[in-house]
Amino acid sequence: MVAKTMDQLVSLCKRRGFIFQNADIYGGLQGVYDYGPLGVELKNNLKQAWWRSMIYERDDVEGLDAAILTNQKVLHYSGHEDTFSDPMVDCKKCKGRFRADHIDGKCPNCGSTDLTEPRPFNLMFKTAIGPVDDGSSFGYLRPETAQAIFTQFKNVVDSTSRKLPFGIAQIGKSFRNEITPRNFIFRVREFEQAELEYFVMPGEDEKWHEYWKETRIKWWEEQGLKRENINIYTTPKDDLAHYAKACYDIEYQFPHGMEELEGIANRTDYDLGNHTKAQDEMNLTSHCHANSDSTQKLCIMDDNNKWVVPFVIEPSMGVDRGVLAVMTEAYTEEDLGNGNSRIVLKLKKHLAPIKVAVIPLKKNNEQIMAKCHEIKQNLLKLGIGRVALENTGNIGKAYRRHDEIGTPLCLTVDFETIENQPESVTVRDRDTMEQHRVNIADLPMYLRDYFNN
RNA sequence: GCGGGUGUAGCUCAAUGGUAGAGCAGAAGCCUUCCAAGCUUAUGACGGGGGUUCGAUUCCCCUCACCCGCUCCA
Repeated sequence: MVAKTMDQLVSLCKRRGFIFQNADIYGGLQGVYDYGPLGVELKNNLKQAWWRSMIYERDDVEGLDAAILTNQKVLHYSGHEDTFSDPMVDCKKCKGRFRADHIDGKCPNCGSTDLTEPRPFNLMFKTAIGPVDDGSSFGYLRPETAQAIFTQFKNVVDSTSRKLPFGIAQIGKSFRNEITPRNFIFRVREFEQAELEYFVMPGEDEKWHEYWKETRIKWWEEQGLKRENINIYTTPKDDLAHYAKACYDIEYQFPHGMEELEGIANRTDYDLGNHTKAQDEMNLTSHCHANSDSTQKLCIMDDNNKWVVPFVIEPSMGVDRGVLAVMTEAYTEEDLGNGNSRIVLKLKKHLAPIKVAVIPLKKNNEQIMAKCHEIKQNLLKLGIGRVALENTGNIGKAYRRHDEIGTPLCLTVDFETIENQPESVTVRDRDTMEQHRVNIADLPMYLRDYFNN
């Protein structure tokens, strides 16, 4: 395996249709990317794996799909309006930029007092709601999916009869007006999060924090990331986000460095406390905004008929970062000898955009092509995912192409298929390049076995 | 947003103050073709705008995007 760079990944992503720059034909839009034909499959597969592990395989988590447009009050009481909207000043001498409330008229870098006026620097996207854009009616694009989980907490509890501990999971887009989008899809302005808010009894939070750290590391390994490329970073107290008591970062060795892939935060009772009414009766441990607008008590009854505001453990994954991580890990360049080499995307098979490619040995042979179509249609019924009919007409190129996009299996229809009985095809393995013949009648069983373990 | 760098076909690169070449990929076709074979055909670019100039891809300015630092955290 050779060193992989971000450039190699970006090139592959564009060449093969995984990820494109948004508005490419107009010069792009900073920090915004689009997922192409293969990228959308890969991303969906990753999200599906997450959803499956969080909800289907557990008995204590419910799903949610909330709106992106967010009531201003939600982000007022959540603390985002305060912390995501910082007045900044620039030092005219050394060009440094600092939060106005962190310095007292003097540049902490060079000591100069020649500073610009504080300018608002809003990290949230604000948008007019309704036909009149006079500033009187606006909302935000959510800066995190988490808030809707908190604001819908009562509705979910009431409709599902949940008791602690339990969680609410959500996957969806979030938006942050990042100062500097950078590193391909790593830091972007429109991104997708997969978040679980796991509600626990106060006092049990630290135990669950550890539990989720271990659970999530294991999941990432199941997505193909090697443990040696994963680092667990414990955020120092001083650097914690406004809502967190403690935080682990699952970091991954990206091409540009060891950086955060997922944050696992102990959000305490800060969020439900902020959004609940009757805060005085809730024995909150967090410093919350006094809330005069909420109409619901965001708490549950404990065994002693006392109101308890649960603590929250939040594993929050960047879906786009996950896509980048699994691609980084999977990208492999192999020397085949004799000056030949190939690029192979060694994705876990459940993540592969295309599960099986059906390839004609010779595309201008009607019988072979007809058989390819027939096989493809039959394999689709297995529900194993996307089956593609490859039509490049050159068998070697087809194999290389599918190596590069990570297709685990290639089925080739050759002259033996149409001339001999029983009908058979060759099955080629992406990683070993080995192939063997399988009778067409046995394919359903063969493929189910292959993709189900 | 600041400082530095970059910007030529889908990808990787080349050349040039006189309107650009290649390899690979992609499209159509031929071929009983199993690891990027060959042949034929058609297609394709100077990020965008302005300026200097007889003429700009080349020089200058602005802008957009990307990369490296500051910052940020999914």
